[in-house]
Amino acid sequence: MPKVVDHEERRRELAGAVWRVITRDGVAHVSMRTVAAESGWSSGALRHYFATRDELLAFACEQVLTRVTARITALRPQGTPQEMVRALLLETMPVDSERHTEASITFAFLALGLGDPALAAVQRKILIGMSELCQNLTRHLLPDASPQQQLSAARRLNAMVDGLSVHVLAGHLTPAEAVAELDAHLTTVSP
Amino acid sequence: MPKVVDHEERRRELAGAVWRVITRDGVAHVSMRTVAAESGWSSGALRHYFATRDELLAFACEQVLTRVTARITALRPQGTPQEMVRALLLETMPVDSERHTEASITFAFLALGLGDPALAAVQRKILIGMSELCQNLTRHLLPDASPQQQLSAARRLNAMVDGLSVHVLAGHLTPAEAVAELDAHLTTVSP
DNA sequence: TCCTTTATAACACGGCCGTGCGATAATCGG
DNA sequence: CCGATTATCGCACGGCCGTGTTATAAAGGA
Repeated sequence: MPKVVDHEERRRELAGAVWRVITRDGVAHVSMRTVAAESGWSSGALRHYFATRDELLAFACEQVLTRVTARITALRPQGTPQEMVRALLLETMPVDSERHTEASITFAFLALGLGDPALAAVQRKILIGMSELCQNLTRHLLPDASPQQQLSAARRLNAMVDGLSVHVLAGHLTPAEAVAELDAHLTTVSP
Repeated sequence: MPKVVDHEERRRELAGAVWRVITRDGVAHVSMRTVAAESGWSSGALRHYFATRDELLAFACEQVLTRVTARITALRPQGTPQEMVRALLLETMPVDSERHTEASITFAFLALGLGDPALAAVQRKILIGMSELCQNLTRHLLPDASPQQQLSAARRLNAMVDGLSVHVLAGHLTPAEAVAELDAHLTTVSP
């Protein structure tokens, strides 16, 4: 057997290069060449792990979902339900540098997926994951409410989190202001 | 004097071609050539009215802002404050085909502006306009609240509207569901 | 009528893109 | 040691891009 490398590990490394290019120059500057240069590999080597640009982008986006869900499932329940909900949602919002990067990538893909059916599948995964998370959280926040009320509250919570995140990404809110408004919303949901 | 055309009118016509390209193929497919083909003019003619691609994109985006603000200022006050707030906000949300187009363009530019300082200026105009609108609305909804409470409610309303709009654009909510959640949120703001 | 100004067209250049392809290096079973 | 397999490299092709330049048509004032 010849020299063999861990394909998944290498793909994760290359996805990291995609993230750096996106956060530095924007998603429009992501190309096989720029990512190859950013990663330090040749474009031919890059093509061994990602046959097309779309495949590269889709993997880089799914990797964000993987990381966020890993962080969320690693969180141990502690504190009141409200505190727990807050901690979980903050894992998805651009409150620090690392999460800012993840959120900006997610947002960039969301916009990209509006016009590209190939990326819309990944986009859909992320939206559904976030939506189900919100529904689970609302069930804990409002255990005595009707399913319709829970679903409505979950949808509004989901929209609020995404809206606040977008405003932080656009520099229109500071992370602290967004967290404060998340807290304010949570108190209106479950006093 | 030679043959003369109304430059502003022609620019608006060309911005329409930009919109059609964006809604059909996504903002990534907008180029001087594709817009020229969509509009029926030559790329040389296009360049008479927009020297660069960035200028074309920025104008097309500002045109959305112009149209939405024109519709909003044309609205005559009627009904309760809650009904008026609802009517104003619905002008900015993707509740029908025309508004869906406008919202998807705004959203595409929002994502584009994250990595492009030249477009960030237009993006900022839109965000500030929307933010000031929400602050005015909250002042009417909560006339007796403190300025801090009004500002907080305005920020949450702004985030809620944008979050719901994004979810509609992504196909994750229907327009009717988004409107229902907007109404639900408004009742929690001002019972 | 002609001339100046504007509008429109058409093309050329250099650059970046995705991607296909062949050459070379590295590695391990035989 | 050798050959088979994998990894890596670098180039080349065609295509689309933005943009600059030049030529042609149109149109109204002199």
